Amino acid sequence: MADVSDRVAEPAPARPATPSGVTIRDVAAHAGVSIATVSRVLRGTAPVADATRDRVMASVADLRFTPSPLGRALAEGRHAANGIVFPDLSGPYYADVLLGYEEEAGELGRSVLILSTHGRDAAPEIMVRELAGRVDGLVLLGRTVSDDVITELSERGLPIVLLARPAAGAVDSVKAENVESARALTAHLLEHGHRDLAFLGDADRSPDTLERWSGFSAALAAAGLTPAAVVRGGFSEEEGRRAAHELIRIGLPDAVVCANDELALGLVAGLHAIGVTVPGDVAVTGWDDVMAARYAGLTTVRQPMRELGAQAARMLDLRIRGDGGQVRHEVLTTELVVRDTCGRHEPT
Amino acid sequence: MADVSDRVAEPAPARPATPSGVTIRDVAAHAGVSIATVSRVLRGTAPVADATRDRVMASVADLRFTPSPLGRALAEGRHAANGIVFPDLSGPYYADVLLGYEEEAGELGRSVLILSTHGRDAAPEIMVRELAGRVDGLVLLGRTVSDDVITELSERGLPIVLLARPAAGAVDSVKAENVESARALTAHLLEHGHRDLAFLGDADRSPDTLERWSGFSAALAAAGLTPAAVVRGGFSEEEGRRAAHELIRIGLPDAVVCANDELALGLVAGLHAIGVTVPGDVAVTGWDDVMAARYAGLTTVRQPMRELGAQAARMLDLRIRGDGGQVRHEVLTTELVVRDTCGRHEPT
DNA sequence: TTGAAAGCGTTACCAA
DNA sequence: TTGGTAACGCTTTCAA
Repeated sequence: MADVSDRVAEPAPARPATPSGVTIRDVAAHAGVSIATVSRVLRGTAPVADATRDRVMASVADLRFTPSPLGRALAEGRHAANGIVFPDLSGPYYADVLLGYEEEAGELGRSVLILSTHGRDAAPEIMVRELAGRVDGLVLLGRTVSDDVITELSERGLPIVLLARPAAGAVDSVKAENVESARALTAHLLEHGHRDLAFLGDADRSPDTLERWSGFSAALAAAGLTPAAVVRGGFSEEEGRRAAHELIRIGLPDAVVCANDELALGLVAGLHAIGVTVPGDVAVTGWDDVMAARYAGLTTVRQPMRELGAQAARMLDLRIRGDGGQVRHEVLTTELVVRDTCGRHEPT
Repeated sequence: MADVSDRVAEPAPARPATPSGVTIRDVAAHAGVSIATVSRVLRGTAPVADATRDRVMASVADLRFTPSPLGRALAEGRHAANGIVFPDLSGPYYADVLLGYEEEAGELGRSVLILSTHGRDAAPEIMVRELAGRVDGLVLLGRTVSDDVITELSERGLPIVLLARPAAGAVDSVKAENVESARALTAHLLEHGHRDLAFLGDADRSPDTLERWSGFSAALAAAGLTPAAVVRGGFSEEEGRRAAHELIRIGLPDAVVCANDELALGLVAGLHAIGVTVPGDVAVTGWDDVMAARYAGLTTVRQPMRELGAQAARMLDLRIRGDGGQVRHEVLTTELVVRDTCGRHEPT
């Protein structure tokens, strides 16, 4: 392992760890009591004479004392903070998951640390380990860390919840249903009469995508059809736009099932630019039901992104509080949202 | 001030503050040296015999030792962590700002703590003060904390950068230009021949909105026209949809300038639902240029959301490193994005 | 080149 | 009802 100090921030001029510079000792002196008494007053952990309490509270107010979370954490052996690790932070999906998580964690009185491993560091492991030292528990999304690290951290007693990621070790997890939804989506396309279906997305990059591909190809296989895969490395609109050209090159299928909405939206835009109509010439579907999907009339599968984050926060909190129950694997349900891009529907 | 302990998380079973439970003392014992030497090896802060270093590094690897950020922070008087405070976390705007911020802060080797004051706590001040104790610097968005608190924290030596918020105290700030852009946007609507213009949004809730309203009404005043304001409490599509009915009630104007894209998008949807066409019957404009705006053909003003976050991270980092230079107020430029909802354009 | 020890800001135990 | 003090994990003098 490389020198751990590598990742330490640049030297900064030393400042007191408390923003105020006011410590419990100052309050004690100001109130004419011992620091133990101040602590007792603040925490309400033992009886204190009314007069004493009043004096202490007055000093606290006078000095605008805020106890250092650092001192507390060190003394108590806990941080009152949770972490969440994303593979990447861009796109509405992650934003919504984070929103749900922060909201719930905040509600539970815990600070939230976020980390995006991005592509920026060859060794996300180190960043995650560092983060692990700052929190009481961790939520891990997608392919951010190896199973080994998860198992190790978990065995060392750090509560962990996996989000949108296959189980690893004896660790809780939450995810949205994928296989059945992909099957249903594909079945819907089949009902439209589409027969030559392609899948756009990279199953290696995301566990969710892998499952969607599974459901997709299973549905086709069941219908005696052969699935075609168009592998693209990313999840962006830009990737979708590029895929438009690739599809032209390899021959336009009847329909394209995309791994997420942004790919789908980009694909539709790219096809339009070339003069291909959707759903006239090709049907296209997405996944997630992001805001733009509604305005683009995209047929997609809605997954409860905020709820994923919130649920992860709750499960993590339970473990942090010492719940030693069975390992839980939650699967949230999704919903097929039929709009315009999958093909013409008979007016009912 | 209320008992500070109020906001402490629920009691959790004490765990060692280091996830591993492995401390510098274990490493020292394992390597047969003093903890001082281990520290020196890890930090590279003083010469150590090669043989000794090797032994220590071997022990570090064997024991999978990761130094506790807590211990470090306490001893060094700095956290290697930054905080960012949002009024709310929902919507693409905040998500993108956060993305830019996290990316840049991570690049600079700092952990990121986020806090959304939301509506959930009557006293965001306390939450912010608590957060202040965990970080080396803070970015504050919009109306999250009072000027008093900002000034106080800043005077106590905590570096602060204000984002999308009017200056307060001797503190750096970043924002996107609003007044001129709103003027230009309004001028464009005037060129379309629209004369009866309304503004949708609540200037009291956001400094940005206030400035947009200023530019809007100034442009109208300059043309001898009277601006109409439709005040709505939020920034959501739902609010926009509700505003559609309100506009019908008070009489449809020629055009509606909305404080952000979501309001505008919701308004357009709401109007369509009632049978009012956009831009046929009414023109509508947004602000931000979120993804959905592109697919909805919304005329809007693009502001560099990611760059706002990134710039704030950089300015904060400078201060944390001890830059004592002049207070800076950065204003990033925006761009008028003309699409379909502002009215028909002659084909060129 | 190394070790001992004094902090950093809390909490909590043990006496008084 | 209070005060003294030993932790907690680390960094950094000061000596050797």
